[in-house]
Amino acid sequence: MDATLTIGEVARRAGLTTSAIRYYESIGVLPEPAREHGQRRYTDETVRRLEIVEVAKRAGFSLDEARVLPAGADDGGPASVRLRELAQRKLPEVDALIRRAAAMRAWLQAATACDCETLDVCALFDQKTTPSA
Amino acid sequence: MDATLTIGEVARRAGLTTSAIRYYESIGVLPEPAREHGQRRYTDETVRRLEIVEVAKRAGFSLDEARVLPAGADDGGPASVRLRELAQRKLPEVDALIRRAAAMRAWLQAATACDCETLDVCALFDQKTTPSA
DNA sequence: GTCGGCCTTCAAGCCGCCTTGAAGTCAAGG
DNA sequence: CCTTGACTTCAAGGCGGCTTGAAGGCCGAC
Repeated sequence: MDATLTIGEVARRAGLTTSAIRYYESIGVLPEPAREHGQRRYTDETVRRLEIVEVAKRAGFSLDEARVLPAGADDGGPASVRLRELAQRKLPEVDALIRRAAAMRAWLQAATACDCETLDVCALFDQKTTPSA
Repeated sequence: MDATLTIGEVARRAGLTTSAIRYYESIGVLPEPAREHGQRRYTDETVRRLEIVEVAKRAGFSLDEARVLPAGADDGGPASVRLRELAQRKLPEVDALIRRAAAMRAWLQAATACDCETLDVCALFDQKTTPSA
């Protein structure tokens, strides 16, 4: 096996563009791949890595944070330890996001019932009413 | 009254920087103010406007959207109508944000219990498990 | 041999929301 | 008179995550 894939094939399988993949490499999210005739050659493992990165991104991690994730168990202990740490650091952030979004929703809901002639006199725009920062 | 404020005083009262205020003017969020000796002079109304813009931003509106808000009842009907329209357009966006954040939270919560040796074999990183886009 | 298609590099551009910096003007105060 | 401090302008920079473009290389098919 070890089916060597071109960057185009990896892009197709991972649902990314080739330039995004090169970008990931440039910022260290992907390691430098082997080359043939100057062209990058990847394996299925790369596709899996990209899947992992995608899921991590959706879970709220930046590419910078995602970078440390998919590396083998070599540095910094087993993968699950790093994942748990990252997740625990991220949880309060997401909780804050949720609270903020809920406050935004409540405010918007109230705004759909606004009847003020001008916003200058609208209590919705007083500081206490504001969705918290 | 009509206490004319310098840009610095407005900035202090509104909790912004002077450059931010000039920027707001440049993109049309604030109208061009009167000038004395070449310097901008504002009234309390401007401070109120900035308050409104701040609240709108926190509620999820972009500066571009906030721009249309505080103008008087002159164009596009009374302020409350424009506000209600904006709020109704924004609500589904915020709902989507809330759903997404909840999915992220659930995923992260699960991740804090991950025990996999490598992430390659971790079901958390399979596409079905992913927090929806 | 030349065409199409894929690959390569490096640089620059884009989004929203400002910030930072350089260089200049103006009024008040010691 | 000179400094101090607040103001002015315009241009450029910075974040994150890429995209877009220019200019070129290499391979297989016709």
